[in-house]
Amino acid sequence: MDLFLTGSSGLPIYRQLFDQLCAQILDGRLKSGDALPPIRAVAKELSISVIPVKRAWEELEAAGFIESFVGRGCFIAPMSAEKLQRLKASMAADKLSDAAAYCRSLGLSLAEAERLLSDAWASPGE
Amino acid sequence: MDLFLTGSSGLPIYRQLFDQLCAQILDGRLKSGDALPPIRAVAKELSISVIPVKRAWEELEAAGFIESFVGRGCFIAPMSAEKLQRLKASMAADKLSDAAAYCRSLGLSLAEAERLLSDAWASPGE
Amino acid sequence: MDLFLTGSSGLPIYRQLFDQLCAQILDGRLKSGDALPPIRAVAKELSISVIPVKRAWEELEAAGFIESFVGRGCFIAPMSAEKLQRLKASMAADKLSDAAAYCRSLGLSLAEAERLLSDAWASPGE
Amino acid sequence: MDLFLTGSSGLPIYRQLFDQLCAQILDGRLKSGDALPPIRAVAKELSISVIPVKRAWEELEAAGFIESFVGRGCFIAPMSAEKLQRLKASMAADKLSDAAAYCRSLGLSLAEAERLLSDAWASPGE
DNA sequence: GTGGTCTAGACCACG
DNA sequence: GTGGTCTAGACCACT
Repeated sequence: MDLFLTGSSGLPIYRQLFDQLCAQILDGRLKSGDALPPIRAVAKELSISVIPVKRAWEELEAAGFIESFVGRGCFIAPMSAEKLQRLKASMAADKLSDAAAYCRSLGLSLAEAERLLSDAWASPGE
Repeated sequence: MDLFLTGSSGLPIYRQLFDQLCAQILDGRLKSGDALPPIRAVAKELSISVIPVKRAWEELEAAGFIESFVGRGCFIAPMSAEKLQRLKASMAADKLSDAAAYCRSLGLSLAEAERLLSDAWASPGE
Repeated sequence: MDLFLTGSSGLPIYRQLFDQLCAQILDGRLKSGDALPPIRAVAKELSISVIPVKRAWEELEAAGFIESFVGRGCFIAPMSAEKLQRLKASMAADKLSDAAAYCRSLGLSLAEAERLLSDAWASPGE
Repeated sequence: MDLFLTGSSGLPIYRQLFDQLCAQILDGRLKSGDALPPIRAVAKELSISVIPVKRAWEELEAAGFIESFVGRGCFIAPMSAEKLQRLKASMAADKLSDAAAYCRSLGLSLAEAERLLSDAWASPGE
């Protein structure tokens, strides 16, 4: 459970946790069936209240990433490799679709957008 | 003045107004020298208080998109075609850069991202 | 805001509130654009904490029934009469679909299920 | 013993087991006199503790669906075909009665509800 | 004033 | 032990 919090992002705690768990599931660090640590343990480890942890877990469950069982704990949801792949593609597609819509609304052409994308790819973090 | 508010974005009202005005200036619906409606009229039309409208106008002025003259109203700031073009490209680049970073973090290749982008371009609003 | 709580149903408070608001929107007692009372006022009126009220409102927003604006309040979401009608039909269809699946799994015929349905219709609360 | 657990229903484990056994008895997959697997085997297969399995078995016995004999195991209780039929009808009637009440509260007519029911019957799992 | 987030506790049913 | 719900406060940005 590699989790950390930063105050500089401006994102609420529960969102940071959601994003990190989400990333760890999508990139395979967490696999189907893996047990998550109890929310109280996570809260204690991060020195925060259980509320933001619980909220992050809730949203992960609503998104189909995890399953929770009262009295038993929370587990990474069963997911086939193809479904995982499809999920990754669809989340990336969502992001790119937003950006595409914005670029179109600005009157850019697809070619221009593609050039900007490959530029951004070449120089990340710029 | 095509303006609307939505609760689903989670963005504060002043930000939604800022974004929409910004987009209308960048895509040419609003041109240099065009007059903006009085903030009270906008507030009335949207059934909100003048506070968020005023704040949006202030931030647009701080960003150099509009100019305000006490007693005369607010106007789209003069901007050369090249500057407008550069602004558009830089804002589009920001969006695409975000999306690119996300896709990279998911392990996608540039080619895959470009395919998703052109797919999104072909079927907008999907 | 005709809301009440009962301990005898076994349902959590937030669920009772959700169901009641939902019903009032679907049957027209609450109309598009209507403002909801502040969550703190509802909590006070019902002598409960704001937590369950907020949760009910959150789920109503997630379901598309209401929209919330920070600093401004919550409002019944804009919804055309047809959309409302479609929503009602789809919620009823969900319930009936569950029941249908259950009856099928028990080996009942459609005719038998329809007879049971009309029996239940004739003698409600039995 | 086709048993599975899901976190998405929100139902406690013992309830899910109870419901599934119940359904298998009512639809004939399990017949009077059939032996149930030992609770420890079920617990192991599902990777859970024996506690919820034991509780499910207890409630099935209390409901008259199974009989347990210390040292010999548990068996589906003898039940006449008519009694089974009556049970099925009454459980189906309960489900349909719930759905009927909900549809009525939404202002639907019986005819509309019957149409939705037959639609759901025609396209299950949709 | 509003809703959004969070703290620091509590009690409950479930395992 | 676990997660689910709730209380009674708090601070924040926004209106």
